[in-house]
Amino acid sequence: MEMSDSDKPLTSFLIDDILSMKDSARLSAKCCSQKMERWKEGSEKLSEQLCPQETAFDVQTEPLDTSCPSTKESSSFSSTGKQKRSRAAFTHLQVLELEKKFNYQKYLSAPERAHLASTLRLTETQVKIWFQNRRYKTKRKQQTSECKAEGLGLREDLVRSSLMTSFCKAYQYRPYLWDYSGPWGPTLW
DNA sequence: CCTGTCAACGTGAGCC
DNA sequence: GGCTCACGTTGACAGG
Repeated sequence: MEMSDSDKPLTSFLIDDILSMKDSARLSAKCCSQKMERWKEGSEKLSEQLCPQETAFDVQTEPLDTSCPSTKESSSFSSTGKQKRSRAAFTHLQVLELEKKFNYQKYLSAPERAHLASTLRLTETQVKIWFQNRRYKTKRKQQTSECKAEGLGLREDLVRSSLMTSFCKAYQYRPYLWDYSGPWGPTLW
């Protein structure tokens, strides 16, 4: 019995992520434990702040942790007078919520993006870019795992994933045509 | 110092 | 023309 992506809890995605990264030659065991620590920290914070019966996106009472200085834009200047390019590091909680949403749906409509951005105290652009980067990252990861799977006789999975990819591509500019609320994951209106 | 990660940015394309 | 997309690159940052 195969579990669909939408049925999987977030923790299983993170664990999948960790395990797949563990498989890759680039990741050391130390990195894995760091990732586990990150996940643990994030879920602890999340459980402190969110009611277990509700999704984070419906909770308006308690603001998410945005006091972390790492998310603040730095406006320092280099010695040449040029403004330094800043790279905000999102908090664990913000990443956790973004991942959660991403695992639920890969594309956001404008209102959904605005809602998520305000919930996480991020800009809409940050959310948009994060989803773009996340999709690209997922695709690259899938491609590298497909390369590894080539010699392992996983043809059926390859056909299924390529069909899904082409189908998603066909509807890439109609994210609002997807209904993610059904029990079977994304379906087309 | 080197390397990996990742948010931000640039580019070209499709859609309305 | 403005928007979003995929894709590739840049630059800040952290760890070894």
